[in-house]
Amino acid sequence: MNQAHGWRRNLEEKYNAQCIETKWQAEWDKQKLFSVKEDPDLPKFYCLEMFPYPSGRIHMGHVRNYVIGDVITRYKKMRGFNVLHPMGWDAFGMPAENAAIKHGVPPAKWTYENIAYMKEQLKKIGLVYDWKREVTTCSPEYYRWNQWFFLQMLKRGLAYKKASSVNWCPACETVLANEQVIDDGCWRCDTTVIQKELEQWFYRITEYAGELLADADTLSGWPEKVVTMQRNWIGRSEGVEMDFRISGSDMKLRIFTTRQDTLYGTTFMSVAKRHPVIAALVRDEEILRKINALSDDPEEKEGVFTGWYAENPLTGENIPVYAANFVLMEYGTGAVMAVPAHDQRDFEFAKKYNLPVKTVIMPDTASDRAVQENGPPLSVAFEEYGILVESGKFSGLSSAEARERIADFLEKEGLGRKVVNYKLRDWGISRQRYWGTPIPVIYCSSCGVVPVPEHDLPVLLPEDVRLSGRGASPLSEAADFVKTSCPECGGDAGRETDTMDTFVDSSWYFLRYCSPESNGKPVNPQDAGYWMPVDQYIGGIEHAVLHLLYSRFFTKVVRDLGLVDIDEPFGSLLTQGMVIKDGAKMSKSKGNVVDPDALIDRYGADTLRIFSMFAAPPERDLEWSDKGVEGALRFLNRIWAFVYKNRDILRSGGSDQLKHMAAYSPRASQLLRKTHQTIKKVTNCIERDYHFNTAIAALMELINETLSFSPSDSDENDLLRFTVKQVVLLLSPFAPHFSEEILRETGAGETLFNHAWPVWDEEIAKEEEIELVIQINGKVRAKTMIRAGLDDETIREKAFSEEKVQEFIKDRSPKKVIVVKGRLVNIVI
RNA sequence: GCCGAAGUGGUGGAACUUGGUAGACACGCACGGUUGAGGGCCGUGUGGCGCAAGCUAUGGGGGUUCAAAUCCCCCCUUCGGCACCA
Repeated sequence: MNQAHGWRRNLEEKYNAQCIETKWQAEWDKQKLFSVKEDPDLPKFYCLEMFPYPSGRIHMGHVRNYVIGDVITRYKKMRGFNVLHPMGWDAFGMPAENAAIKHGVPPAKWTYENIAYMKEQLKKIGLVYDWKREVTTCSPEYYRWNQWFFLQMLKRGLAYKKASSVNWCPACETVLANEQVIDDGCWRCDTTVIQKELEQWFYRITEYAGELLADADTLSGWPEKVVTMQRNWIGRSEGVEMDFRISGSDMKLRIFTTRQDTLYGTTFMSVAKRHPVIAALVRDEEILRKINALSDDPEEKEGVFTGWYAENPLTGENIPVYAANFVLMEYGTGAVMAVPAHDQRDFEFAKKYNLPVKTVIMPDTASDRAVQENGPPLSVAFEEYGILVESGKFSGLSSAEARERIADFLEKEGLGRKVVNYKLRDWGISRQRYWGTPIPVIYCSSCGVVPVPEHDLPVLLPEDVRLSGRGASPLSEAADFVKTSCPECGGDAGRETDTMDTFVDSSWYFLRYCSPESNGKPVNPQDAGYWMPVDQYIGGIEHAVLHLLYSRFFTKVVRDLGLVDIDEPFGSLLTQGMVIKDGAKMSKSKGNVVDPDALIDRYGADTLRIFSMFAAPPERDLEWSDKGVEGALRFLNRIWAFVYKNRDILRSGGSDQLKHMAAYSPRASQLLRKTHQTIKKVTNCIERDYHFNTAIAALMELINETLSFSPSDSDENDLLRFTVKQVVLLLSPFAPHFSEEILRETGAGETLFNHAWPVWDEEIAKEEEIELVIQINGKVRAKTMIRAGLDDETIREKAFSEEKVQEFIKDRSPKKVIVVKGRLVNIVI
């Protein structure tokens, strides 16, 4: 209490945000309010925002993301949850390396300086984290576990090396995973990606394709859009694999199809340019030359006859084998049976090269069939399901049934088998860059590929590497790093010089927060058991299939390693919209950035927070408005001025026991009712879907009403104190410094966040009087105030007794009268 | 091309979950007050048309209903995702 008294004398007339904010930030830091530990007696809540790359400065996108998380954290804490809210740094990556090349600053120095600066920025926004759990992915304490995971995955066959055609970004001079290629461009710099043949390390994410797809159904707290994107990315399809014998050779051509019902309509075969069968069988130099020259233009279907024929195992027909530019080596078997009548691509191809088109599926509605039978020749393929014709013993079946029967038949006859195919490819994790986790593998000329023994971890990233920016894999030039001895034979050996994709780092950081100091294992199963899964995850939609898919995969692997017992890492996901200014995403290149530091200096963090939460609901894009920011400040100023004006009343220690509604004047009871209604509304807005904009609007309404209230006796003083206190508590997640400061004025000796969230009384919140709307033929003709809870008959009478209503009705008799309780009467005449 | 989301005042947005007064809240604007002036602050007004009674209005068209921003069908526009996946 004494402390509070000391503060009271300092109440300023003008709201001075900067002064208040520094004070409370220091205080929260000192009290370590959001430093948490596992407590099985409390309900837990794990609130997480996607950690930033330490690029140098916090931008408005970060601010929005982190304020959303901070509001939820503070709200949940007041609701009695044990809230874990950690923060860290996604600190490996190219910008540090580029800065080094450009300015000669060592990447580590550059990164750690950025982190220090950005951490201060986060504190200035008033964000509260459990900083003792901070993780920095470029520190050996963190990345050693990337290496540990790699070794476990290697043991289980989940990490492997293979040569393949990979996506290469010429600007970043490194390989990219499939997920990291957006519209043929690099996800980071947008440079057009080219294909390159390279030997690379992969994580076998396809091993989990089925589970990742099946468990997508359990992500009920995720935006449907994100789940759909993941499902499409995984791209499951059911079909059959079968072999076509190549006539005149002992080779077989294995194909994959989902449309085995169209098998009898196969009139040729298509294989990818690089299909091994070409190298094995085609001897004619001219044909090989033509195949090589096939264009990659997706618009123009092109092919070359290989000179070979294949035999349809069902019909015995011999059909030509083409190399075609639209057949992908990476999907299925790299070869397809071509059914021009029922596949648009094959149709176009057949037209171009004069190949036969054989209809084997008829539409199953009579009228469509008539059109097809009597109409002009097909101009497009009929790709739908229908009824089989000209298909031997399967004729007459529906496509759906035929797919089953033909698949069964092929299996029985040993001609093929049912398979499930995925579009998802394994995750290429090798990067020819310096600033990342060294892949813990050693190459020995006599033992081959040898994993670094676990007890030798971490394989430290050398810090004194010269970065020229030319050529790949800077580590290969670090002789001291490369040169090592083989753990198996002790002979001279060399280290792997590629580093890991930085998406590996972010695929499990949320687990590390649960037990940041865990030593023998990356995660302490008990702590993770308490905190996981993340209850609310917040971040940008751009990670819909990148980080979010990798994290789901990693979680399943970590589960199978026995470290956690959950299947999915993120219970609920909120994808916040972009911050827009002048119609475009804020970016340096467009010159429309707003600097958070400058705003805080000018308006204070609370104003920035209020505006960010008020201008739009979290999932929508937020249009920046300088005027809107001023409006947010005005809102706080008005409250402040009112509190200052009434400071004597608010300071006086009256009774906390409010009178019954009926004992107050209408004016005062209205304020009491509005207060309870506001508690209800704000709570519901947050609970239902985190629509903070409407929560703040409700608070503004209450404030507008409170400002015109001047108490006239001690009961009304008590009421005023009550209302102001509720306002401050409801406002506190959004404007915490401001609220904390004013709360002391209403006599609290303790920090906000040890206060409980306000509760409303349904009885008090209930309106006594309602405005009855009277419609005639659906148009509003009159309004009148009536007591709440009247029965239909009375309401009806009230409506008819309105003069306005009588005027409209005159002598006509109403055909129908609809009474909606507590709302309106509609008279139909 | 396929899939998805969204279209409401001058602007950001509310009401869509549960059909029931469209435009909460804020920005802007206008007028008035305060002030030496400006800014700031306070008050009043503010979808459109009309002096008014009233009419009209949620991208466009149709439908269901006593009643539709809300439900159903068709179309248009914008944004996002996927794009030869056999």
